[in-house]
Amino acid sequence: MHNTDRSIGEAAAHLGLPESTLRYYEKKGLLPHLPRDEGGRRVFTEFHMTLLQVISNLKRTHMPLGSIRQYVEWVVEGEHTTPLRLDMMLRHRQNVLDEITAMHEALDGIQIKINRYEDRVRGWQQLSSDKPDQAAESSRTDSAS
Amino acid sequence: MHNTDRSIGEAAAHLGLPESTLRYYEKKGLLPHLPRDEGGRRVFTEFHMTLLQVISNLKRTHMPLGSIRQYVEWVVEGEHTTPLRLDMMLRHRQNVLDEITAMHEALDGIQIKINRYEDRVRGWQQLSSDKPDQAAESSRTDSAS
DNA sequence: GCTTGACTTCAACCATGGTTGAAGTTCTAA
DNA sequence: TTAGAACTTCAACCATGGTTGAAGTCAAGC
Repeated sequence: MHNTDRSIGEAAAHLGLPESTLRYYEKKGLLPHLPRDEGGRRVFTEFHMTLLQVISNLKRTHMPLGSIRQYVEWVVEGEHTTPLRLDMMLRHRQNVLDEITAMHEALDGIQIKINRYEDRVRGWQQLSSDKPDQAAESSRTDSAS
Repeated sequence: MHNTDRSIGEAAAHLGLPESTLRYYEKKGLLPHLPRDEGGRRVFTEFHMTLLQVISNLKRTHMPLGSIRQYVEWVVEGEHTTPLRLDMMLRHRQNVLDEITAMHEALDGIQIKINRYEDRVRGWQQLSSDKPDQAAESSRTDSAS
């Protein structure tokens, strides 16, 4: 019983996650060997809190729970799985970098729409200051959006 | 019947999506007023192909189909919805930028693991070239991963 | 001793984003 | 004219990632 141990409520509050999610993670194998106290309550050790930080990083980069579980199993198996973990992380990093690139490309397309809409709204403002009190049909520049 | 019109099969091939997904998108309201030919088959006009490009950009940046549908409805409603669309796109852009930032932060954590694993593997290689044919218990440096 | 709050289990339910299968229709080319 | 490809509809199914609710246990404070 380390002083750093946490109840599920404390762990949840610390991580900003609902307790139900932490139970779900345990059920899914993301929290191996999670101890219980005399009353059968989950005890979140420092190890598990650190692990949850790692899980958070993997989740924020869209790794599916199944892969995270595989990773955790390798951690439990010991250091001889280091090459497997390294390979997994290298691949994952590349996937994430590719995904970020794709998002930037998509953002470029979105930015074009933003520019078009801003121009259009500016055009209206211009019009209404030229000829106050006139609801005008605007310049026809719509394509597919 | 423009020469640029496409059958669902052609559209799917062009976009790299299964036909079933295009039917699903129509059902979900992402492809408004999609015409049919005499035989009742879907006709993908240039407008719809362009719209699908926009949809692709929004999807790649994780906008849910429900929001995309709202956007498409505004497009159909006409130019007076421009401020709504502009607002939606500005918010969305910010969300995406935040998400990318979060992913970069998570990647930093992942990079630390990669470095640790690479060091460990290098350590082993060092060891095995110093003392060939010796399976060694490595330096104890495991924390939570 | 009794309520309150925090915990437990387990199964059922939910939203999202499709995918699949069955059964029927229509166009195309030999 | 007939086989096959390509299309249609619709409902059912699937994986993912949780969320919720019912029913029960347990320790602490009044």
